Amino acid sequence: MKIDPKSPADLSAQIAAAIRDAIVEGRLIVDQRLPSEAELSEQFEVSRPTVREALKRLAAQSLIRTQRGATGGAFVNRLSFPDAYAQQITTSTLLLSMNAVSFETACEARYALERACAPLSATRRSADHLATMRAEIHRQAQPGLTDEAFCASDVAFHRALVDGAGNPVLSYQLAGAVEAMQPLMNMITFTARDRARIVALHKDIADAAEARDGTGVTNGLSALEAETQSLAQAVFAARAAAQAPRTAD
Amino acid sequence: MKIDPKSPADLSAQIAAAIRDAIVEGRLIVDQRLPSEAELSEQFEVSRPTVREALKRLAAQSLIRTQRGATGGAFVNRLSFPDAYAQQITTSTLLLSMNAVSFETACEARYALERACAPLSATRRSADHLATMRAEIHRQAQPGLTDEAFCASDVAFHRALVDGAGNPVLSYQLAGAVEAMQPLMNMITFTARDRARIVALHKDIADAAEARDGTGVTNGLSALEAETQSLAQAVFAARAAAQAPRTAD
DNA sequence: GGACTTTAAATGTCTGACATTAAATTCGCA
DNA sequence: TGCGAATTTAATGTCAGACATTTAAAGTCC
Repeated sequence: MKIDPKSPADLSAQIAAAIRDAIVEGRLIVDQRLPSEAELSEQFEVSRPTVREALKRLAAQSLIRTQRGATGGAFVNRLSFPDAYAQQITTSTLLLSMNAVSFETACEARYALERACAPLSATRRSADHLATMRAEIHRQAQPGLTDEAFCASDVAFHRALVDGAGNPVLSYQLAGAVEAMQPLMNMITFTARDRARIVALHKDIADAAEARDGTGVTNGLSALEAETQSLAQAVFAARAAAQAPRTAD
Repeated sequence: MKIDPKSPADLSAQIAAAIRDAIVEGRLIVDQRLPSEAELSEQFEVSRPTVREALKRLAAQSLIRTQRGATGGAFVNRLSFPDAYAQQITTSTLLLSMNAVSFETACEARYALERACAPLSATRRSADHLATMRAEIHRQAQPGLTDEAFCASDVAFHRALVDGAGNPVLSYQLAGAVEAMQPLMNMITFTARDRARIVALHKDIADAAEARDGTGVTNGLSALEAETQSLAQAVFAARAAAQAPRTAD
């Protein structure tokens, strides 16, 4: 592992990249201990703070973990599914909020991906997954629920549907799509009538899942997508009209 | 923004979390300049190296960028789609390589997600996307191609299919699924006969895309998944037999 | 032999300094 | 007055050395 001291990039970035490559390429394996900071600073011919900055970069990506004490040090971390979920959600949320992605585009992507899980979930979902879906539908029908709580319950419903597919890789991929939509969904204010329609569609999906009817779940998701899109359009149109009422003169 | 000096967590991790929250919650907006390292170290009552470690953590996630010079400093970074792609691919690759995810599970997830793009891509794909797919099919049919090059071309083919959907959020989500599979695919050695079958299936998919036949693309992907799964099973079975021939005694 | 103490090795943090970069300012000159 | 070159300045990048803290292992005493 070598670095180029004349490169324009930060030394810490170069060192982090060198170690990251070693991990990705399998030269450093899970739970293996890296050399101590002092040894790394000798090896790369840089100071200890520079090495530390490099290690913090890797720690931020959950690639390593550090442990203090006599037998401590930096260890190659097994990237767990929950860690990966969290990164996925953060990245997706920022991507949507920072790039002026239209609600339409995000919504389309989200439902397209979720439909990918529908046939698998209908076949494999456990009684537990179905019970979670039913419980969330029940919660969503309660009158006093805040918009935020309604959206959170919506996310939980869809999570159960996705997890029902029994494929952790799929669940990981969908985490970003489903959870990152929540801030966008929160922007829509749900009236009682809107909620009732959504709950009814959720019930259709749960019924199809109970009957192990993959096509039914897929169609239910499509209907929900259409409902969500038209709802969002109505809200955005109303907002535009309220903000610029003079254009009608 | 405050931190707790008595918390067991690293100060740099706490500071990074505080700033990250400010960005995610919109209190710091894109291209806004953060206080200088000296000011941050005063504000959080820590030393400059500690602040720097926190900033490097954020830089590793592409949340900030730094600029040297008189008007330099740390700026909130707009997370670009290419940045997000790269993170997605790294995370997905590590997740698969470190968690003993079976080929079957990864393959199922990948094709399920890709089928989600099929109808959209069939409808919206440009002539360019189709041309890329045709070009890659042509490349894949050439005899002298190494396994690595064949797999890379395979990835390029599927990328074109996914990008054809014209939804950047979908492309971003699929980046991990498609690209992270490549190392796993590379583990399979393709014989001439295997390649011919795969190329034929690719051609079916391209034909369906040309005819704007979404169902055809979907079915083509399902056929390709079945082919890939049976191919992998054969390879793994052969390997197991070669490694443990005594078990037949 | 078990409980306690000591030791050592590692990360976590701080101080202060210097190097480097790049924009803003100043100065000199036409 | 206007413009280009030199200077200043403010920021990050890097370094050296020190001390604090944590943790496990080695050693010691009863």
